[in-house]
Amino acid sequence: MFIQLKFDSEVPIYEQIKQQIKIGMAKGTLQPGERLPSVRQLAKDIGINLHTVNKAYQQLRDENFLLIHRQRGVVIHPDGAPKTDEIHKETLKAELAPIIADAFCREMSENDFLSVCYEIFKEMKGGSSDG
Amino acid sequence: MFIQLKFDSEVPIYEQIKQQIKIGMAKGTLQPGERLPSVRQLAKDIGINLHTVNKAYQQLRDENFLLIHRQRGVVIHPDGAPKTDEIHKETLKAELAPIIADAFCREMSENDFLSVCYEIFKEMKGGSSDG
DNA sequence: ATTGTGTTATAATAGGTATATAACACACGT
DNA sequence: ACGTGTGTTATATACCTATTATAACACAAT
Repeated sequence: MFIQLKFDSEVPIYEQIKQQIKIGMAKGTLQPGERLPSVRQLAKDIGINLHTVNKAYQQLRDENFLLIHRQRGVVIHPDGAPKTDEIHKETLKAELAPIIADAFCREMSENDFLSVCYEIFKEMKGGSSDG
Repeated sequence: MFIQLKFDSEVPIYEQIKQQIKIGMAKGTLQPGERLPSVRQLAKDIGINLHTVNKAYQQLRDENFLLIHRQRGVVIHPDGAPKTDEIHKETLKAELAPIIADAFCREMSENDFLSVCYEIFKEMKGGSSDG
C-alpha cells in the first residue's frame, strides 16, 4: 500500500492520508483517472477506521483532487488537480511565511532554503517513488 | 501592538502568536534582547486569555527563541534563534514536501514557486514591517 | 504593603480526532 | 431476486486540544 502512517505524529491521520495522496499524484505514482482503494479497503489495509479514510477522500474531493463516482468508485481526478491561481498563490504565501521566518531566524541562507525546495521538486519531477 | 489575530482561522491563537513573533524576529522588528509585553499585558491588548499567551511564550522558550527572566521578564533571546542544523533541515523538508506536492499537482512551475519564496525572503531582508 | 513579574493548579466549555455500529441507496454479478 | 460491495449518513463514545475563568504562589521592585 502507498500509505505510510506515523501514529505518533502531531499531524492527524486523515491529513497524512491527504498529503500522501497528493505526493503520490505529484510523483506520478498516482495517475489521473486511476482508481483508489475503497474507504473500507484502505481502512482495513492500514488498520484504521473507515470514517477517517472517508474524511480524507471527502476533503480531497472538495478540493477537486478526487472524483467520486457511484459506479467507478474513488478516482484521481481525470483532469488532474485544479490549476494554480491567485487564491492558491496567496494561500501558499501564508503557509510559507512562518516556515521561512523560522528558517531565516536560524540564519539559514536563502540559497540553502531554495536548495531544499529544489531537492523536493527533483523527487517529483524524477518520479521516484521512495521517500 | 505587533500581533494581528484571525479568530476565524484554523490556526490556533497561540500558534498565530508564535508565528508572528518569529516573523517579527526575522524582519528585525523584534531585536535580540528586546523585551516583550507581559503575558497579562499582551493578553489584555489583544483580548484573549493570559494562558493562551503564556502557552505561546513557553513554547518559544522551549525552542530557545525567547528567554524568560524572573527580573527582566520575557525577552527575545540575546543570542538570536538557534542556528540551523541537520535536524532543522529534516523538519523543514517534512514541512515543505506536502506544500510543494500540492503546488506541483496544480502545475505551478518550480520557478514560480521559488519566486514566492524569494518575495518572502526579500520582505525579511528588507526589514519592512507590513505584511 | 502594594504592584507586577512568571508560574502553577483546577475547573469548565467547546471543538476536533478517531473509533464503533448501524443503516441507507445504489450498482454489479450471478 | 439475491448477495455483495460501492459511497453516504447517522449516532454515540472516548480522548485530546484550545480557550477561558479563577485563584493562588514565589519573587522582585516601588
